[in-house]
Amino acid sequence: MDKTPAICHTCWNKDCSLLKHCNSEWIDFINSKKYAFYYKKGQQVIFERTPAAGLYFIYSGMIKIFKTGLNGRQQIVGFAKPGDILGHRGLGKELNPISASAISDSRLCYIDKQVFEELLDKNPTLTYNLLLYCADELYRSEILTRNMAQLSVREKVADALIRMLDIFKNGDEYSMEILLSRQEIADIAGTTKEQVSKNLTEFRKEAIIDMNGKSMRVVDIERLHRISGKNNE
Amino acid sequence: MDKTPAICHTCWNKDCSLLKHCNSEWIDFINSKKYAFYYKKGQQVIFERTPAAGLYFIYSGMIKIFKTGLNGRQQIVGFAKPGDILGHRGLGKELNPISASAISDSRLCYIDKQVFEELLDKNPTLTYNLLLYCADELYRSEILTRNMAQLSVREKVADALIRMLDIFKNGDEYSMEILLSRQEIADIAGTTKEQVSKNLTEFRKEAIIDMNGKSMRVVDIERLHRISGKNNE
DNA sequence: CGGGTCCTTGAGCCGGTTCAATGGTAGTGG
DNA sequence: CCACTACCATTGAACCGGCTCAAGGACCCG
Repeated sequence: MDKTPAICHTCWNKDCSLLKHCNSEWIDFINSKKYAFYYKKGQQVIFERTPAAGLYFIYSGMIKIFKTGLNGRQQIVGFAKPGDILGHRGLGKELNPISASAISDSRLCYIDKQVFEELLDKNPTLTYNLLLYCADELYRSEILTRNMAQLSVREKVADALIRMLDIFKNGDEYSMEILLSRQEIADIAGTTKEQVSKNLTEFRKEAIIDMNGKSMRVVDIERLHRISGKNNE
Repeated sequence: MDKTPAICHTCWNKDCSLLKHCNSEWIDFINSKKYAFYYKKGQQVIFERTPAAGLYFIYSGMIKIFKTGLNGRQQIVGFAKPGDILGHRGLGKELNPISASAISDSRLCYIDKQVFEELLDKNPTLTYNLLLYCADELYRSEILTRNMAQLSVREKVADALIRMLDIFKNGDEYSMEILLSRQEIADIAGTTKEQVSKNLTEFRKEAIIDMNGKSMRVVDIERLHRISGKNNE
């Protein structure tokens, strides 16, 4: 599906957070102003502290959003999947506050910040919905802050699995293809790769999850929720 | 100043995040629809998981914003001071995602959610600026998430002091009246009250801060920044 | 003056990080 | 097709930071 020509009117993605709130006239405008970008797995899309130039809308693929800390350690603060927006954190700012990298081959639609601001100016519904989108991300982020501050490692790993399931699940609600290394899972959970390893084998021994190779199935989601302290709300 | 009648047109607070973006006509409308609420120090303003009924605009005083975790432990995720907005996290949601309490006697202007949504609908500039406000809070929150996940206790206490200075400073840039207990500072830093105590006396011995009673002066802000790893951006 | 609450400080314990060694797996080139 | 290499995952051992618990002190309020 990555090969489809990028014509907004015929875009297969009805969840696009941009088009969803635009009428036919604006979709024409967007179509004439947008660019299609392709990123390979592992390629970085947004670089912290570089000029915030525009916004991205995920057409296909998976993006991880992270902040860099001391000695280059990363903290993954969220993901973006098809339909999601990237780069809106840079609105009203000179520089990008966060980084983002592709975790699978991805195709993104790009719009210059200036053009997007024109869209916002002319299209209050879009602005309002972006506000709701942002408020919801703030909500998730503040939960994450609390979890990082208060949970034990076992609890944080359980919480990370629940978050990952939400993003990576394929077909069956409780199965996923893990596209991340142990280190990256550690960067979600806020711990070390060794602790992730240890806790995952623990979970497997307790029949909470089931793994082979890169694929994982959550056997006992209720248990996982109980371990993470139901702290995902 | 808490005794001033609450007439929006003559409001002393030119930083009010609501009025700032409204013309005279809308200010009339707001004035006719708003309520003035008074809260005593310690009184809770917003309760997590109760219906999100409206928005508050801080007229005077100081509010702490926090999420509740396991066994009632709190994580303070931010503050609101005069001019700031409270309750916008509930936009697009049924229930309040966070709690908020007054940390000093406060006066708040309140507007029903429904009325506020009407304002947003009719006033795109307001919506746009609230979006920027929200994006900035998201930015701060994601930094906080990383800091909770990665910093040592000493670093987190230094970071908490810098945050507190931003809110509590009075007159001289580096002095503040601490309105919080050690437990509350711990709830900002993401540690225990004992650790806060220990690290504060350490900082005092190292001549980084100076304390007597409830007032604190940061002597060596540069050092404090270095300790926190300049991790506030 | 007495009681309560908060702050400080020390001691001991536990969880989590760090370090290191081993095992697995995938990719590359002969 | 196999062997070599390099990277990643797993597991164990040891160390250390931070939490818990407890006692003593300071301050405030009735």
